[in-house]
Amino acid sequence: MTSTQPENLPEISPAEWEVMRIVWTLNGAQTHELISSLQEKMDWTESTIKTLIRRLQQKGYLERQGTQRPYVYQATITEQAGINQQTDALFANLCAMHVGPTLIRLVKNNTLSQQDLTELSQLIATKQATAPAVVACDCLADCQVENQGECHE
Amino acid sequence: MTSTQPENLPEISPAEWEVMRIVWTLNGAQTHELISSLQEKMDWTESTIKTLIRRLQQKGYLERQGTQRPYVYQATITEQAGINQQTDALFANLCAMHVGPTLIRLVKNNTLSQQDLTELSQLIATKQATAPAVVACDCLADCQVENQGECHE
DNA sequence: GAGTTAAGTTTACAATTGTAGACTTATTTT
DNA sequence: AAAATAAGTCTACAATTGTAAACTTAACTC
Repeated sequence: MTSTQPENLPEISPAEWEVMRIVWTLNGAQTHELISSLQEKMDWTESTIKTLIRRLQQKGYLERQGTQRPYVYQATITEQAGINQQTDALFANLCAMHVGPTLIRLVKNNTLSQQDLTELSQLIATKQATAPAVVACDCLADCQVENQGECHE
Repeated sequence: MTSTQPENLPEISPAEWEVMRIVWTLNGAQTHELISSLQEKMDWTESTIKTLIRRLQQKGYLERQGTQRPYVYQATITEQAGINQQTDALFANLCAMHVGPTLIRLVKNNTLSQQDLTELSQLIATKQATAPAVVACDCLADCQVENQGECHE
């Protein structure tokens, strides 16, 4: 797996993530926009949202534009970079043997565009040339050596 | 997305996840196995590992087998169910528009077996019949209605 | 069966996160 | 300019998580 920690910023927590989504979607947002958008979805007070904005600034994911008071908060990383950070953190801790079935399941359960599917399909064709017959479990340090991928039995 | 919260157990934390991986891999494990396996990988004391075992029991993810003292701890959910829980929790909070690129990236960066690729490829073929031209962003409640998927510009 | 060791339990404490009130400082409105 | 409002800062507090010491109990060894 390729690791994607942009710099070494601390991670974005779930609640903070909701704030980032709005900022990304609106391409920057003011406090009142964040408050109204988020309150449609989450049962949060203004105060809670302000705290999340502040923490995201402290963590380095949001920064203010301009010097005049209704500041616009902008994201310091792209949405895709943020998503990569989250997914990589998760996949780095999954048993290699289970990654395939997991990706299959995700493809199955999510709506993908025609173009996504076309790209995927080409990618898969490419990978088939060099793919191994099986992917061994990598959960235990000594699994490969001792069991030749036969743990999980 | 299909939601996969087995019952309504609280989530497995990252540190706890490492314990579960070993239990799943060994199909149940005793304390000393957990301690030795985990200490090869993580810089944890015995005590820390015992705490994680206990919390996993409390959360309902581990249970003890037998009544005699070297208990064997068994997982109450399968590894794939655990993985589904984690991935679903993550994907439920990603912008729908970014799911495609994200899955493409994951397929690109991970090793999949021949069989995984074949399954994926069939699945994709099936999906192509009904896939939409584009997947709109769903980050804002009113995004669909107002912007017809034209947020994120 | 006394001592050693492994297992299990109790308690603890700091960091992070979710949640939010209260207070201060600008900005806008009349 | 005074009042009202919005924005921003400070402080707080409970829950969860990472981390671990200390203590108790059962099991194994000689």
